[in-house]
Amino acid sequence: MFDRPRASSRRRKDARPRELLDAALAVFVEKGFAAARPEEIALRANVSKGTLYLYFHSKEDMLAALIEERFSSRIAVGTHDPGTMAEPSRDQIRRALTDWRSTLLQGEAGGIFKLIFAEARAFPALAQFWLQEVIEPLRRVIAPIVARGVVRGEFRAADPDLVVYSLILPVVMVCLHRHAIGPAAHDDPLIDHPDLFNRHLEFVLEGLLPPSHV
Amino acid sequence: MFDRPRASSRRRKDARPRELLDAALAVFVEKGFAAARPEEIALRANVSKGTLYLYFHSKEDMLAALIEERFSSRIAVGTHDPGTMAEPSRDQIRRALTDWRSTLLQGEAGGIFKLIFAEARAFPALAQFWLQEVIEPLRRVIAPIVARGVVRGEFRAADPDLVVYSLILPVVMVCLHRHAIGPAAHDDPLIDHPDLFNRHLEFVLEGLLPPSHV
Amino acid sequence: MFDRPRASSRRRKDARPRELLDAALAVFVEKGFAAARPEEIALRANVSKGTLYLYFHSKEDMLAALIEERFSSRIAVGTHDPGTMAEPSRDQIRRALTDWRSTLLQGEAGGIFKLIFAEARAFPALAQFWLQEVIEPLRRVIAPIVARGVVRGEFRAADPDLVVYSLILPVVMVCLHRHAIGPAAHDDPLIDHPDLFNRHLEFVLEGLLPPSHV
Amino acid sequence: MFDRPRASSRRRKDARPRELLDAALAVFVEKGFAAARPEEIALRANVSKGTLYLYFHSKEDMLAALIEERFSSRIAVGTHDPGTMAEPSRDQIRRALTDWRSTLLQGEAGGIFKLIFAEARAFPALAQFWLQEVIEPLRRVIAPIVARGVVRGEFRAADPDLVVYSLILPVVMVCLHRHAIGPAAHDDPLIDHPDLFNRHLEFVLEGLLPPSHV
DNA sequence: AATGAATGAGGGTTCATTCAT
DNA sequence: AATGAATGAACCCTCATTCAT
Repeated sequence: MFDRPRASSRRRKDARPRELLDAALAVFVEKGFAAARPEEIALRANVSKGTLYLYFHSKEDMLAALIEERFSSRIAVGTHDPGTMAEPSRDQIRRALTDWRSTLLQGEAGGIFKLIFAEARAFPALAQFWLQEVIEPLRRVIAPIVARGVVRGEFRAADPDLVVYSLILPVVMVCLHRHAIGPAAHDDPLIDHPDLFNRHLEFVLEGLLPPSHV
Repeated sequence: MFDRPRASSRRRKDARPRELLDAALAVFVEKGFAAARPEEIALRANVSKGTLYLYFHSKEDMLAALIEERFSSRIAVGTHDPGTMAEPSRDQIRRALTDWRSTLLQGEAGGIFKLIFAEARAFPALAQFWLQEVIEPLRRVIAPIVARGVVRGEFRAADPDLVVYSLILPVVMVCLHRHAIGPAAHDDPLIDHPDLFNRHLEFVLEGLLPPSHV
Repeated sequence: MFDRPRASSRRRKDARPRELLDAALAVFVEKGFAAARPEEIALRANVSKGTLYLYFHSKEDMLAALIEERFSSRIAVGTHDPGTMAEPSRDQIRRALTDWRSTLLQGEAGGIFKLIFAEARAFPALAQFWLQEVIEPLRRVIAPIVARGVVRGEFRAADPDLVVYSLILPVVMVCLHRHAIGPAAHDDPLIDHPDLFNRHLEFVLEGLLPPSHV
Repeated sequence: MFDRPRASSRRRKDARPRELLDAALAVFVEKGFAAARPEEIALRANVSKGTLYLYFHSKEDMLAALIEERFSSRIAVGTHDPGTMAEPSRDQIRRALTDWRSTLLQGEAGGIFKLIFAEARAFPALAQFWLQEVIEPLRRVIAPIVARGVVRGEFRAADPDLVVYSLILPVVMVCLHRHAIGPAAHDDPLIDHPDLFNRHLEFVLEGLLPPSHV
């Protein structure tokens, strides 16, 4: 029902949906898909329950629309500007990840991550989105820089994919924490940690220095 | 042999709560709490719907029982044996984390992690459990080893807490992937990556070496 | 004619609680509270199961609403018009009780009485209603007339409260019979007895005459 | 199911049922038939839930057994000893009703009355029992005495049936009150009234005196 | 386009009854 | 005879969805 490729007939109109989808995302993130009540989504969008169904066929359809239309811009790494060849590899990595972080912080990335992990089993489209639109682009952007850094002697020998994961997975976890653990706990060390992102980035980059560097 | 009379029904009775909670955990992890239907839990435990309510007050009570009685043993890091003082700090870290990994792989840790992140907002007890029984024990075990390693000159200067997070968060992510993304996607690079755990561990440990080491 | 737009649905909306409570009362009286199924109440009100819960929180809430909003007007004795002082006391009693009988016969008094006695232990509000809104008002209206009749020499000496009970309790019983025994038995002598009310009233009033009357 | 005349096969054994039926009656009276749970009946009889079903086929069967075997002895008026012809009619009435009152007070008459009125519509056997075993015997005993008293000039002219009702219905109401209203209200004027029975009896008997008596 | 009253399938839970011991 | 764990139909109620206005 969800994965069938009948994309164009899914949505009904085009004027209102933005506020509706924003409201839907907020409620999905907060309550989870199953516990999210259309009435609450409507309330947050300041429309009536019935209006939702003028724009979407079902609650599930709202999630599908979110995935198709709203997620990518909020959590994908941007197309990478490789910079000049002369630029140190670590600066390129810094730049790519800092850009990504900006995207994450601007939007509701943490919430989307939380939603993805919570609902991926029920809605495989979420799992596919995660792998194809988040993980894979990051790997495609960062792994080559790492590989080139190793070749150039800027980094010690290391599996580029592994480095990508060591770089991004803690970032993802922090996003998850912010939306899953933070609102429920009084003090979440991962959120409270000041500037965890940059310090983690620097820690990994420093660990990549070749052993012989002065 | 003694109490053969009633033995089997007794054994049944005593074992029931465990069987039911195992089934409940499996369904909660797979469907999420809100979408988990008691009937399916019962089905998995090979009992009827009504039997659940002989042992638990409600679906929510099953989750509470899981948190209180079953989670800790499955995902907490063990009490750490500090080993001899002479032992290199990196070996101590290896041992602690390898123990933890064993616990994770034996049990349903990944599922529990997924459940925690999916339901923490609805059930703050899950968030507290996560911080107090997972994050905090790991920090208490590993951070001191890192700190001592720095003092001893085995490691370069680094914030011990940060190192802990860089070590464990990717592991947690892999667990999450295994239960959230893996079952829904055809190939999850994080799961398919052979021995990701060890290679990540070695990558971080190597990155901790002091710059001057030969 | 003005607000014809939405008029019918409005009227529907406003009339709904009354219709639902009427249906609820009928089913509660017929089946008892515990055996009354919301679905049957809905059926009698020509609405669906779910509609009940747009207007009432729960089945119990329907009973509470009945007690608070609908009972008094149907079974309480009216405020008594004392008439002229010159009017014989027995005429005053006749008038008060005849008024009460009208109220009883108009409404579903018998059913309400039956419900009260059947459910008073489970819902003490019913017992309180009975004493405060039925018994006590009747006593307050009739006992003073009896007392004055005794003083005036119209009646022989008698405990006014006792006279009240001797007057009204058989009437209550007849109401109970009409809703509890009558529908289940082929011939209930208390219902079949023609004009039992008036004849009982006259019997008691005649018994109140002072012994010396000619 | 209930009214079919297959009496003999209904009950299963004969040793235990007395305690079970006593417990069943108590719970039926307190909670009503529908809300009465077999488990609570079993608890009061100090047996297990399953034991009930060794003696009765169903909860309904317990009620049927109560009606058939236990009710009559507890609430029916005894066979009337007419006494000597010389005895005044009012003394005969006094004796008959005082006997009845003893029966009522000894047993759980009020509870049985309450049960009858609450459940008569669902179980017509209760209505039939009420008319045939309670109302009719009372009428058969008392009405002839009244009629003879009128003939003899001991009483003024009155419809004997009407006198019977005026005599017994308030008594029935008091019994109902004691089990329906009393336990739920703090002060029930009908229960608190001292010796209401006798005073009502005397009030009616006095009202029966012929007008000319000195 | 927008509403919100209405719907009814399906949710979690209870409870009269059964049955292995 | 007695138990009480187990059953599953049926309960009360919710909520995603529809539709008359």
